[in-house]
Amino acid sequence: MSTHGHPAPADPGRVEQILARVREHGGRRTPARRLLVTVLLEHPGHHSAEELAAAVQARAPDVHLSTIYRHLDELEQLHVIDRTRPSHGPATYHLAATDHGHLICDLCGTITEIPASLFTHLTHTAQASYGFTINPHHLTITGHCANCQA
Amino acid sequence: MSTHGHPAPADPGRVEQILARVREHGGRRTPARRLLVTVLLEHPGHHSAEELAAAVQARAPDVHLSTIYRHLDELEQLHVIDRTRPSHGPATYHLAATDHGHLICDLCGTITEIPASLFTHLTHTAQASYGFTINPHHLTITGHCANCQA
DNA sequence: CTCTATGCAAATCTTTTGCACGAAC
DNA sequence: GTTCGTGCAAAAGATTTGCATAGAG
Repeated sequence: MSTHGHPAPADPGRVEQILARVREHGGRRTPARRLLVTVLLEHPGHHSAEELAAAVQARAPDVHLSTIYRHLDELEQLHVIDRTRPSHGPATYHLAATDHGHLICDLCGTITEIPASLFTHLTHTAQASYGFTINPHHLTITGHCANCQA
Repeated sequence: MSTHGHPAPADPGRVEQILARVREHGGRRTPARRLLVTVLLEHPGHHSAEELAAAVQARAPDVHLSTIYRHLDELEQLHVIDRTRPSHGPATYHLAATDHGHLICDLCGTITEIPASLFTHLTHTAQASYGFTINPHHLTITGHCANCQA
């Protein structure tokens, strides 16, 4: 159900940069926050709150799932991460790095990222015709992926 | 949170047509099914299972919410209705009449429908570049609506 | 010292499921 | 008569919240 299961090194500078952004909005630098951000950087894919909690708990077993939820909400508000809701199962979260959309397979749940360039026309038209500003970090489209064409 | 709160007359012919489709797939013509389909035709907008249940129960108080969920699943499988999951709150359902996408406002929850023509390019590219078949009945895009640009 | 963060437990909200009885075919 | 539909209750899954205490600034 999740993409990119394998860890990648987390740039410590970027971790602190994100924590600074949290700091500006009244949040403190706590171990739990730092660990969650680190885990998000290490696992670039789409992961549920529970999966992220497990990764955090591998290093700090006492961090509670509710703390993870609180920080995920916070990071979403700051546009550090995006939340995606598949048609079945829990919401998934991932870093809002570059502008992109999501293709979610209704059958196997796989999430494929597509570049922003594919939907610039749509973005402009929505603005022009409906006054609607598309959130480029949160474009989600469902259907059937290549593997599941059966 | 819902669109189109006001009833419209439900074409009895269309109700029976949909029930016939259910019949073909092994489903029986029951009062609960007929009422739910009628309510869906009368309320063209996007509504939660609970809202639909309330509308059905206004005429048949004994119809249980779990029955509504069962029939909504069934109607979704038959592509009679679509299900949309806002980032917060319950799923909403609506008739899958014409091909269209959805613009969901992250701030006020309003759902605006947009014609399929706006995303044909996207549909083709997803197919060509990723082998991904977009479900044209289920295209959902989030952002900020005209009213909430503040 | 003051205010935020956290763990924990419990509540909440949404949706699903098991079962026994009633209804459709 | 056989199979499907339904109400009810209960479970399950995901997320949120209240509260007392520990920790950051």
